[in-house]
Amino acid sequence: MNAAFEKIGRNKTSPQADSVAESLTLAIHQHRLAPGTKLGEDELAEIYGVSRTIIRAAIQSLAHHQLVEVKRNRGAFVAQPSIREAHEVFEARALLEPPMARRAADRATPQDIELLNQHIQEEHAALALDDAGKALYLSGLFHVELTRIANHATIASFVEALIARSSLIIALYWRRESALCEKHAHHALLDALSRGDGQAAEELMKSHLVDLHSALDLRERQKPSRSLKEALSP
Amino acid sequence: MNAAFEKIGRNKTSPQADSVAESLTLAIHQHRLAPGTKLGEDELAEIYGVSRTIIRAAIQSLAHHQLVEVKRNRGAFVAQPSIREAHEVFEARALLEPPMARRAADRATPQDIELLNQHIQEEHAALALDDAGKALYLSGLFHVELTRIANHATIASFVEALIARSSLIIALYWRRESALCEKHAHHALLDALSRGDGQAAEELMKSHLVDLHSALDLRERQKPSRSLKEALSP
DNA sequence: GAGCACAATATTGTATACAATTAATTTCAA
DNA sequence: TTGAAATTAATTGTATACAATATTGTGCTC
Repeated sequence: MNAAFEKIGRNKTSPQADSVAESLTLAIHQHRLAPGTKLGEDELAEIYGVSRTIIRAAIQSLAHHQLVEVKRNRGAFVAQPSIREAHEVFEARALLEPPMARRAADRATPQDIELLNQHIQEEHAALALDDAGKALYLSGLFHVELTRIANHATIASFVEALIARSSLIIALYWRRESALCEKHAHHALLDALSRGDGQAAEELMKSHLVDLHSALDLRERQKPSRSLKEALSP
Repeated sequence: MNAAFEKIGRNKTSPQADSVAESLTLAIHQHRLAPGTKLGEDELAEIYGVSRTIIRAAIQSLAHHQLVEVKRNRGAFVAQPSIREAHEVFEARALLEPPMARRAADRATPQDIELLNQHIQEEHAALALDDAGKALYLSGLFHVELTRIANHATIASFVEALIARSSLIIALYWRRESALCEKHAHHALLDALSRGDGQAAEELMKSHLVDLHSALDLRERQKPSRSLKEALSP
């Protein structure tokens, strides 16, 4: 079930590299790897018990998804999406996901509905345990699964990449005050899907994404993870 | 000017690997590398005068863009998008490019207009010389430049990947009969952009993409590149 | 003691050697 | 001659060794 992410869009060149990339992606999703964290090659090689060759392949994969930023001769760091990028990601999602929700509503089988229902249950359980990281991860997974039901691999891989980046954006810009908007959105979407109401699903997804976007604090400010020069000079 | 492609979305880990990837991408765009062509690592390493390490990095990059397909322990091959994938690519473009055209119309500077104009000139020149490969390449470049003007890096990288795949799709499924629809589409788009008419640009792009999509022969059939077993057994 | 140059260290970039897997060829038997 | 099995060849997958670069630490000079 953990392998749900990254099945789409990962090119299975090397099972080992894929495994490492998946593990790192999961860690980023669950906010265990904070934005800006350095990912040293030797360190990772030791942790995963593979050579740097494998690590480099995995990092290149993550870099392509823009989950890490590779600086030449400096190393790889967990990405820190800018405010600009945050807007872009949610604008892109607003273009892609609503049509996918409509398609999903047209195609969803009872098994699909059941799968999504389980996801919502787990999400609520995680929220009840105050495990915000896991809840957020599952919340993203809901969107990924929904896109998968839409059965459009090309757009699905885009959406998956966007949701992964969203996880980083949320880590940086989420404001805790607005945690309640999530409460019913996914449930309403699932309801529309089970009714096969594509129009409703599309509209619900659209407003859901607007809610998410506006639940971010994207005002310009000095981010704490900025360069030390900027942070300490004045 | 050849480097126009792949500046977006390529993660500059290694200049050499980037250079190789760019060269291969260009070759695919210009239909010098046909779908299905095997890309042997040693062969490429010799051609470019670098080690297989570099080649593998470049191939992984292309694989991520789905320009090549990597088969485990078999090697990399120039991708052969299926009919299904062809539909998906143009559906995705239909979702992303019209809004980008609108944005571009709102933001285009006189310099941008001039740049696009030059592209159209080159495209016409290539057509006049019957260099269909180059014309198609420049045609794709027009879309890339337009998206770049829209100043939305996230969607631009998606569009760029889609256009690259479109080049393969056109190589496989283009029907020569319908070559004229291209004639005025880009010019009309440029006109809308120069007027700053976002609404018109969006509509023009929408219908242009529909035209392109319908200029493909996407009927199911036995492709000649199928396995011999399938082709000759019945 | 402050500032700069130089050296030492650590980390990434690249090439190559070796292992593993797959495809092709040959050989042998029916 | 056909078929299959085994061996050989070729290609990819992985690890490691070496080279290049950036950072850090040290010592010298002013």
